[in-house]
Amino acid sequence: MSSSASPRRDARRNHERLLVEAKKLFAERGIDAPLDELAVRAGVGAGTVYRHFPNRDALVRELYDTGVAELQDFAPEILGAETGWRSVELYLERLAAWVAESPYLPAVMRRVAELDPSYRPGAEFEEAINGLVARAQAEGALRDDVTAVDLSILVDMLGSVGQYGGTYLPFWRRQLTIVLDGLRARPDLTPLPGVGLDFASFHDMSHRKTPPPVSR
Amino acid sequence: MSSSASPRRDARRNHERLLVEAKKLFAERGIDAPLDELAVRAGVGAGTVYRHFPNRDALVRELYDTGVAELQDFAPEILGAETGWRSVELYLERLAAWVAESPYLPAVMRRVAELDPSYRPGAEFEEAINGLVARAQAEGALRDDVTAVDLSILVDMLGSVGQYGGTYLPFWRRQLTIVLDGLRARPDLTPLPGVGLDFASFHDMSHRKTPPPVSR
DNA sequence: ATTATCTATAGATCTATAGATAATGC
DNA sequence: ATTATCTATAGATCTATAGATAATGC
Repeated sequence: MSSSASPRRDARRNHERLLVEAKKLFAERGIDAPLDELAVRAGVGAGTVYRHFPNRDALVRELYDTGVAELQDFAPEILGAETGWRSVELYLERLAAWVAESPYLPAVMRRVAELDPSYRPGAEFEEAINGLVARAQAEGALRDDVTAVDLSILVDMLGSVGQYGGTYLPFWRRQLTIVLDGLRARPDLTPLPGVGLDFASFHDMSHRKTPPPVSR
Repeated sequence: MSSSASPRRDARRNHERLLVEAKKLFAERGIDAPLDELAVRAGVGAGTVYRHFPNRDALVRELYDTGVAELQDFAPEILGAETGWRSVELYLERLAAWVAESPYLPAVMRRVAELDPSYRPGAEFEEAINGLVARAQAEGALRDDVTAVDLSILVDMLGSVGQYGGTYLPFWRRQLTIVLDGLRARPDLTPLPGVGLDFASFHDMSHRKTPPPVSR
């Protein structure tokens, strides 16, 4: 048996370096930045990049998997909060902070969705998030017309400040506060327009191919 | 005098086509998509692209200027609203819709900011937006601790759904409604954390070079 | 002995220009 | 006559691999 034994120490170290530098590189120069630049930044020969990742997509997929693994770590704190409302606060705060500090993530997510539209690893969390929303609404703390999908979109929006570079970073919490104030159940809220989606239909919708033509 | 006379008819048409196709191409494939692909899509020889735009940056700059020109059109409706609060609503709705429908915009804005950090064409609107915020606050309709910069960031956030492709498009108005509910003056709001910036310091801040290193 | 790294390079892709050909408008 | 377009291509950049050299661990 030669496969699957733990890799050599230098290989493990280089793999780690490549991932770290890929995050920085993709954040700065976009997800199609040249891989030989990655080799230089990681202090590694060009061939080594391709030994670890046969092509760009393989690297992107691994960054994606790394991201999903990080997500797992948030679950206990968010789901274990004392109240449903506190769970909602933590969900928005922790995840938006994570997205904002990982500016390479949105592009990686989109690329993986293109490569493999059926891949849906968030699925394991969906039930829990639905439960968290229901709980906060049952408490009378969260507005009734909002769905778990709406919260996910808010996370993406709040985290999008990461695209503008690190100096924005401390400031998005003001917007978070505004959003949370808008999420509280109140007698005089404006009803949300359109249809609240569940995760399944949201996934279907957001993985259709190209945007419809704008004009013609 | 040979310069500055109106260009030939076919040239004008090709220029227009190139801009239209560049928007689509950059939206789909990113702002560094190959320019010969642009030539193909616009139904034009590769050389023609370079006659109209000596390099990629020139094209990006023109897309930027086009965008700023489009912005002008929104001013009368937004600033002429009956109440300050209505102006705030229109400001968020019209600009976020515009950003969401122009997915190439955020990358173009960032690229131009890198190319020429001092260029700040939004300046002419800043005074008006500050006035609009002050007016809505004086009415007692808009929460007191929010600034015009906060609203601009909210526009970028709401518009960021455009990055995910056209199928998201009809849905961001739910998030807009949540945001507007969070912006209304109310006795029980959570005070916004951190410091409210004015446009000048925001510009300085967001145009510093690279994000600070995350770790080392 | 095995596994990984590095250097060198072939082939593909992309940018930008030169020069020959075609369209426009005074 | 002037201005623009297209085709062809030189040079630069990027991807991916082959083969020679070095590091690791049983």
